[in-house]
Amino acid sequence: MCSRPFQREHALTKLSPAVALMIRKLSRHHPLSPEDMREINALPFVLRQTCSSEYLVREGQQPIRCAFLMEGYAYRQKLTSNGERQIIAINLPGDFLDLQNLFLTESDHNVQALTSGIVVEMSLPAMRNLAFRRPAVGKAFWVATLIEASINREWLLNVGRRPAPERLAHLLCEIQVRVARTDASVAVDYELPMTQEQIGDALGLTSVHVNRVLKTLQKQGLINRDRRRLQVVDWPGLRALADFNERYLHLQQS
Amino acid sequence: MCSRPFQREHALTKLSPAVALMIRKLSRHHPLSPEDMREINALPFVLRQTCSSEYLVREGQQPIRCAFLMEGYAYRQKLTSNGERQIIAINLPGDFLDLQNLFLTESDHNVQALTSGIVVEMSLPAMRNLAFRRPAVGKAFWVATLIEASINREWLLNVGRRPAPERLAHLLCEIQVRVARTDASVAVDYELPMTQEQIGDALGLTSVHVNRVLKTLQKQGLINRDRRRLQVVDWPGLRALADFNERYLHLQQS
DNA sequence: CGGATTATTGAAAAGCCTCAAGAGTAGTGG
DNA sequence: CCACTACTCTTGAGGCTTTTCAATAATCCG
Repeated sequence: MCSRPFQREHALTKLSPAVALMIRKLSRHHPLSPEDMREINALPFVLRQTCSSEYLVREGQQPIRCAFLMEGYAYRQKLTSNGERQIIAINLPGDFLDLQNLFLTESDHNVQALTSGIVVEMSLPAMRNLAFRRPAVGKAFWVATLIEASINREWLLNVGRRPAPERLAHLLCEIQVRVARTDASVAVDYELPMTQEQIGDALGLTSVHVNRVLKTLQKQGLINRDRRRLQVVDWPGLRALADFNERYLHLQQS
Repeated sequence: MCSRPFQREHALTKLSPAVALMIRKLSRHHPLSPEDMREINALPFVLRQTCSSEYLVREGQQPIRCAFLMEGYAYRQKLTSNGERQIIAINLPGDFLDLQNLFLTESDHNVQALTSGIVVEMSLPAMRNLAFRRPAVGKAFWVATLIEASINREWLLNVGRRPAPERLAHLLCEIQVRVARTDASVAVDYELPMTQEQIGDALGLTSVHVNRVLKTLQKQGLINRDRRRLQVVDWPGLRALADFNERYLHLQQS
């Protein structure tokens, strides 16, 4: 049921919430003119409901569609041949899921839905075209991929060089900041819809160790937990432990 | 002496080796027309000799120039606040060093010369401009950054999920393939101009452990070493150990 | 040649993992 | 609404990989 498109909208309709979110997001990356926005709105698209853990992009696939995440969370992921998984990135509503493939012929990683949600699917060739017909839109796309690449670099530093407690604290800081940015209602208390195994896969740790470290952070009075709900009790403390510096998020451009 | 430009060339000169390399590289990313090439050749640039370990880009800096690596190796790097270093990427001749900053206002990582070499420095605004005036060139730039991002994702998998011997073997495979691609004279025997500490920083390991694992790989008959010279003795074996699959290098586009 | 960096080796410790079992939680169908 | 099942979380014990510390040997460079 998840994979059936349930709504189709066209150019002349008034701005749908999906397009509104996309335009809001892109214009934070780069200023857009009314004409740019009109062209974005003119892109044919399909809204689709997604199930939790559904594959949205598969490694090796030839990219045809470009998905934009409207509701729910997703993550990028790669597997070793003996089945170990590394989560490469977390995507929030307002993120494009396929800009990595905009000019590559083959996808090099998987994208999976973390929760159920809604994606907007557009034609990749149409977006390629738009990226050069409307340079401002192209620059906004470009900025989006550059910011994701920057986050990737920080993750590599995190996984390669920080011990487990710092590493986990850093992930929690990043998600806190990024979630708060898309959803102003979030202050210090937010839902982290990841299992401890998924957290481990994002950090290069086992779920068992994540469990122990989470408990340690809680004992230190940095966070509180209730199921998947996470509350940052001591933001300066968590930040300091994590050695967190939001420069890499390029917030003024996102 | 390193940082003094030693040559300046202009539009109407015949193709310099620097521009020739750049055009060769870009046209593997995306086909270029003669007009595209003419415009690339018209970009004003400065050739500059670099010293080993010289900083080419600094985190926090506002990017102004865009450097293209013509000779020698470089690496991208980030530091934690207590001085631990993670090497994020290795750059070979033919790589652009600042495309990450093409549309961002602040650099989020450092780039350092690994060996002495030569960089071509161009104006970043001129390149931004060219990227949209000549779409084919823009696509080629874009592909270059996408491939670097893909390599980054593989590194995250490598560092997060593979044990030290596999991890080191994977790095050796990647460098072998990439070096052989820029320099056909390289078969199985190549110079790896990294100290064991730098290898460790690229892999999230200590130099001591890199030393021990290198010795193990040698004992297993996978590689041979003489100083910094590295010879792959058993390529299929090394590849198998590393779980190496070159898909992520997007070779047909690089 | 001399000084600095890099490589090598050993011993001990730390951090994280594996294995395993039990408790909690969520979703499903009767 | 309850019971059943499948996940997910939690905890302990023991082991393995990797690190730390330290000292010596080799190499590079001016």
